[in-house]
Amino acid sequence: MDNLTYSQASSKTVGNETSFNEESMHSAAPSVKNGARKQQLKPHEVLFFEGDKADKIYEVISGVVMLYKLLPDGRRQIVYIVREGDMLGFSQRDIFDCTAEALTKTELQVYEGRDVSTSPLMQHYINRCLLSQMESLHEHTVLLGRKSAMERVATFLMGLVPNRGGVGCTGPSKEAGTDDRTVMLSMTRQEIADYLGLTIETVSRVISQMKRKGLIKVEKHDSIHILNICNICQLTGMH
Amino acid sequence: MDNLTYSQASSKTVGNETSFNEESMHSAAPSVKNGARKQQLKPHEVLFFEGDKADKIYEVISGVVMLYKLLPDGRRQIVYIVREGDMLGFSQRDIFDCTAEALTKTELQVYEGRDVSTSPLMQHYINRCLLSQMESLHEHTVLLGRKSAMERVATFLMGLVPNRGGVGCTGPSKEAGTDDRTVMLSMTRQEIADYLGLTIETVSRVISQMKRKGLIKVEKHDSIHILNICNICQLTGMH
DNA sequence: CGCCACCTTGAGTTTACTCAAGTTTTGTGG
DNA sequence: CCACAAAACTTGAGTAAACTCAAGGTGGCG
Repeated sequence: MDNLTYSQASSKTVGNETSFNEESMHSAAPSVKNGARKQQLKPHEVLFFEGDKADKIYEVISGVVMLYKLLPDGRRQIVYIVREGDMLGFSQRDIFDCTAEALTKTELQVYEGRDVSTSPLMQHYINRCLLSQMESLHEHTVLLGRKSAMERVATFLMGLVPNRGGVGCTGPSKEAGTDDRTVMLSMTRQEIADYLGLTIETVSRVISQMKRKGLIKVEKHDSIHILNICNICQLTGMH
Repeated sequence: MDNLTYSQASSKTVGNETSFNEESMHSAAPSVKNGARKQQLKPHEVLFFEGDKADKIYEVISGVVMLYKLLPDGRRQIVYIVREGDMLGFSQRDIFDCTAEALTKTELQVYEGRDVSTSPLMQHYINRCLLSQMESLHEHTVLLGRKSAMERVATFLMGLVPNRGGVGCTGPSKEAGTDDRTVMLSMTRQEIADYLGLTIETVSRVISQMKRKGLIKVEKHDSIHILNICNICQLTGMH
């Protein structure tokens, strides 16, 4: 039964409620339990393509998945990053509107469409995820429409620091002398660029600029040590 | 009972299903029926502000409402345009994440939060709206992140032409000699700019450029005659 | 008829982009 | 463990798209 439980420490994007899985242990329709199965993805493995028939939805148990759309000339926009506890695969039509590709090694819980539609509990958990995703998309819309390159990268970094910069920002700990943190990007510069609506060179230049100003230390490209979280937060354009 | 019915010809963003109202006539929980009431908005009247307590949701019966967010320095981004048949006021937290302001004279159906949470039918209709809005937001994310000014304005105009340019584009009628249409913007240049992530001057220049190329005719600023819809569609970056 | 809000256009600037070269890191095989 | 190749990243120089600032035009309404 371990395929129906996982850590409750889910991404902030899904709020404080326990995951659907945890609830389902007690009360989900049998059909959901029977249909429940796991799936693994290797880094950069595609889960589904835009236009594929949408008959399943997925919950990320561990790892990170991106949703992106392509324009015919090859321009790519990553529209959402799906983290632990969050879901993907929703569709109002019968086909997926985005491609889903793993950024890291990923473990998913798979739900069949027919099971989803017959489970009120599932509907409710999906609803929570949708509302949370909606708010994130609104925030990201502001980033893409109105923020400078520096503000975009700063906002991106703050998004990797739990409980800071967002709606429930706790601010720097009063007593603690330090306010630092190391974050894993789990994205290449190109992927960050495609998420932030920039080019790879601009992302690189902004990160270098932050490095030169002594705001961050870059460790092996994929890991960034933020020396003072508040300083980065000041650069997001939201303060 | 006319407050529970309206035209089924709702915006494409909400798909082909009948509206919640139509269903609710037959089977919604009494509490919803009792709580149901209408509300009018004048152009540019604010329905709610970002940060207000979120305890109601609304369905647009007629008119157009925009959702926007402001940065502290005054930059504005319109994140969504709510049209007839669509809903607004969803929130995962207890406060609204956007400000809602009428673009035109608007009529709304108001639902109390407690009624919503006890009505499965309502939940279902809300879910439909959420999925539809999500897809629109994904599309808009591509626009903001990757499209040129000309592509953005062309995409915006195509969004005002029903059944064209989007997922279910029917293409130009085979037999018809013309493929034209007049669309009402119901937004100022400044509002269009804040929606498309541009400045008012850039929007104005792009519209002038389209006018000079003979693609459109501008009638009284608020109304645009598209002479050949396919020509505009070609400019969206999606073909 | 005149005012006010909104829109358009021009000139100059800036930010981010493109193109190109060089550097660092990672992964693979000896 | 090292050498090499491939992938990813950084940096520089020049360019272009969109922005800012400023002035003038248009249209709706009292």
